Amino acid sequence: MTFDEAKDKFIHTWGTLATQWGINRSMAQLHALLLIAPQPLATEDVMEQLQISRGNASMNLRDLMDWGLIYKQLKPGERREFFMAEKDIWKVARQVAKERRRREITPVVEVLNELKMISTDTPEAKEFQRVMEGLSSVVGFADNTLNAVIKAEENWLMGQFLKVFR
Amino acid sequence: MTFDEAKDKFIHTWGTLATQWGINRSMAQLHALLLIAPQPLATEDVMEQLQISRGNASMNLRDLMDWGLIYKQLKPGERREFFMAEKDIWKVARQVAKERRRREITPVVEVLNELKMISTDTPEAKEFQRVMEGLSSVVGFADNTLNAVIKAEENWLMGQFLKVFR
DNA sequence: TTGTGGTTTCAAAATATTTTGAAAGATTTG
DNA sequence: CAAATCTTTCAAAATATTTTGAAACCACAA
Repeated sequence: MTFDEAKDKFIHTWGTLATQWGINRSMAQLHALLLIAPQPLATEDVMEQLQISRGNASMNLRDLMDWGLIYKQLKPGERREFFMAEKDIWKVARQVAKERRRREITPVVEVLNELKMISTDTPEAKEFQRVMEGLSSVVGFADNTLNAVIKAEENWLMGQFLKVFR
Repeated sequence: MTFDEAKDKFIHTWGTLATQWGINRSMAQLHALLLIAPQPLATEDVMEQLQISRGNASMNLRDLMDWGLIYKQLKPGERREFFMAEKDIWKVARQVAKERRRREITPVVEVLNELKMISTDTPEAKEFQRVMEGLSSVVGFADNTLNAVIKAEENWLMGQFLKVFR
């Protein structure tokens, strides 16, 4: 496989995976492209390489910045803006974990806590409460796992631990 | 909050969360409904309660069975099929972990391994390989975590461990 | 101030996904 | 076997999401 083939395959694969995770293809491909770019790229570059429109590029670059996954870079003497991805992949993972926790886990925890407190006078209500409690524990686990990623500066301890379960 | 309000809120919340995870709303709501139903439900019941069409119900019930999250139940003397959800939430979590691992992680691991082996004669290629290696380790972590969930019959050990990171 | 080179916005178009519902397919019963 | 009852399928309709591209905007230089 040539380097260009590998590059295409990576960008494509990353885009496909992302859609299964509720992230749109352009954003994922943009991220993939910047991840493997040795130099910061200008908007024109990414439009060119991914064959997407200016608006699309602009919006998704902004979203990626909101996620803390890429940065703007200004080159002295250059008017245009350049973009570079955060290359420390564990930092990327922490960032994603942090955002997903904030956007998805936290609100659900709140709703579950609210719903757990319903009175249990009928069989339906009793069942309902049981399910809510079970879900709380699973969501709590997910929350802890994300926190582990977020907090872990070094990951060897976690690595060691997880071997236990293999 | 009355029980009915709580029920609606749960079904609605679950549906919203699911879409962020690439699962469609009907499927999520069906699952939510069956999770909190004390008795198995017939197709008509779910159509009625969620206000969805027969075809929609049929397809998504089938998908939920493929995921191993619900079961068909035959009642003696009844011609129709009834559906009940797996109520052991940790079993549900294990099932979801298993499926997502199979459908998402495993293929990516394979692609990454393939892409890691590219020759590193240019700076671009060198950078590319670095990124692939980093991603491999992150994806490997995700894989291990899912495995931990899949393998863990009891979760106290994991619970204890994860406290370390709090 | 105006012109130039860039970025952002957003309504409309394109595309993708989900849902519907009617027809075809099963399976049980008389 | 035919009728009754229920399930599945799938093309078309509805809906939701993504992408486009032209206009508005912005910052700087002349």
